[in-house]
Amino acid sequence: MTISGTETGAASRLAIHDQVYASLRDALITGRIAPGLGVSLRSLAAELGVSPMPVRDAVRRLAAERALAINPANKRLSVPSLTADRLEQLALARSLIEPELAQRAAEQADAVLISRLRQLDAAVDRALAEGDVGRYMAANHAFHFTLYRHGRADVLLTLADSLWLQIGPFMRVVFGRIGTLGLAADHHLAALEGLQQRDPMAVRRAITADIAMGMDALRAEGVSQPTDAAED
Amino acid sequence: MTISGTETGAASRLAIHDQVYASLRDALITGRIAPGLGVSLRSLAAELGVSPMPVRDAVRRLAAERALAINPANKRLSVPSLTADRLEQLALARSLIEPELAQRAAEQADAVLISRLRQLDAAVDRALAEGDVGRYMAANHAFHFTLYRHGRADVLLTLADSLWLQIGPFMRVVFGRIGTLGLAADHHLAALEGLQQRDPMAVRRAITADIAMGMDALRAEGVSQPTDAAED
DNA sequence: CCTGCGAAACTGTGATCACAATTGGCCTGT
DNA sequence: ACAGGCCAATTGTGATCACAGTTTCGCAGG
Repeated sequence: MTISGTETGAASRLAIHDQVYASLRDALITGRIAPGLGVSLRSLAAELGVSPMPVRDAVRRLAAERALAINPANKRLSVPSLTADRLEQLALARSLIEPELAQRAAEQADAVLISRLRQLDAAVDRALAEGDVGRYMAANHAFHFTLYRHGRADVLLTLADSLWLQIGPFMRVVFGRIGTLGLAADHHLAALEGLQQRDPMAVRRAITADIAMGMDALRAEGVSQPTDAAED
Repeated sequence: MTISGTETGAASRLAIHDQVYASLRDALITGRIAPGLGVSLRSLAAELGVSPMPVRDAVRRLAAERALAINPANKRLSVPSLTADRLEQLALARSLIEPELAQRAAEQADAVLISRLRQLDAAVDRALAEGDVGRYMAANHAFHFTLYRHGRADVLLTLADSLWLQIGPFMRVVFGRIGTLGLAADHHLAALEGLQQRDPMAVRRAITADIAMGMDALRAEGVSQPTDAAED
């Protein structure tokens, strides 16, 4: 919780606002922050033990990535609420961007990548078996983006990043009551198989299926109207 | 580059940092800012006649949208340089996102939209005939996004927004020496025709072709060079 | 004339303060 | 007891200052 103090010494070259960003980002991706919840700069700053300024920077950055919403009238900020329409758009965008990243990554996959992905997939399975939501989210994210990063496609990667940031709160909702998500592991295994066989298109298909399945699960839950107070 | 100095405060309830953002954004989209060029908070602030603080907010926002780059070592910021790889990715991403937006817009098009688009297309042609780069960029952007906005797909629209912000500097380069871009008008007309005929797929194809053509033109110019700290 | 080197200017970052707008709660009037 | 209005607390915004790196430029020494 407490971020290291003013250590301008040797290694910690990370700016405070980046640490705050990383902290909030992680909370969003793993779904720890409830949708529709209002947050304030000063309260976050107090909670993190820093001044409001770096929090302000981090929040603006997240708002630009649509991971946080700013009420145009109030100027007050909150976690975007969940609507079926938003979900459909995120699902579509993911299915357009991420398979491409997966394919590119597969085209230049190496043994190291495959090994790391196997470990991450194992972590996913473990979290799934233990029913640990946060761990599952984090591991699943790590699996996908370790793969995507290998595609060396910075522009596309940034888009995928933003999409996951927006979809995080959704995932938490669906995971709340589903065990059948274990099927996701199958797609991960299919992707790993495709990587091993040097078959980029197979990897692309696996990721496409993985996304489609996750999104179907979300749709099935009917995330249309949860605890909601405002619209965008 | 100058923001409206007259802030008599009648209806302008827009925050300063939003004005700065809009100003920089417009400069980027129309390609008025040279790629690779370094900018600083204080210089921008002095130029716009505001304190560095709102500039800092605007710049962070643009950096989050990848419209500005921040040197990880220096922390100094600059306009992203142009590489062939980046162009290819932007072209691909555009071809994935924008046709979808165009199709959605076409599915709920009305006479008002078509009328506005005709006016904007006329403005494009006029700017093209006059050889006015900035006007062409602005009008072309207005045409596309007036159409896209009508698709009522906020998530996808945001992605397209970011992509145009990144591709702006490219456009300026290519327009610098091309008159053959006049062909773009044909695709605009094809899109308008599709809207009139209530044929969303035709609109999608027209936009796809428009993007492909613009990108081909850019490719043909060979923007490969990472470009040194260029001058305008 | 060229090469080091040190001071000054410039960079982003973060804290603190001031301010206007909004919100929430308490108090008063009916 | 309930409604309406006033006051205090909280909000985001922006300015100003302090600070630590970095860059740049001029000046001295070769």
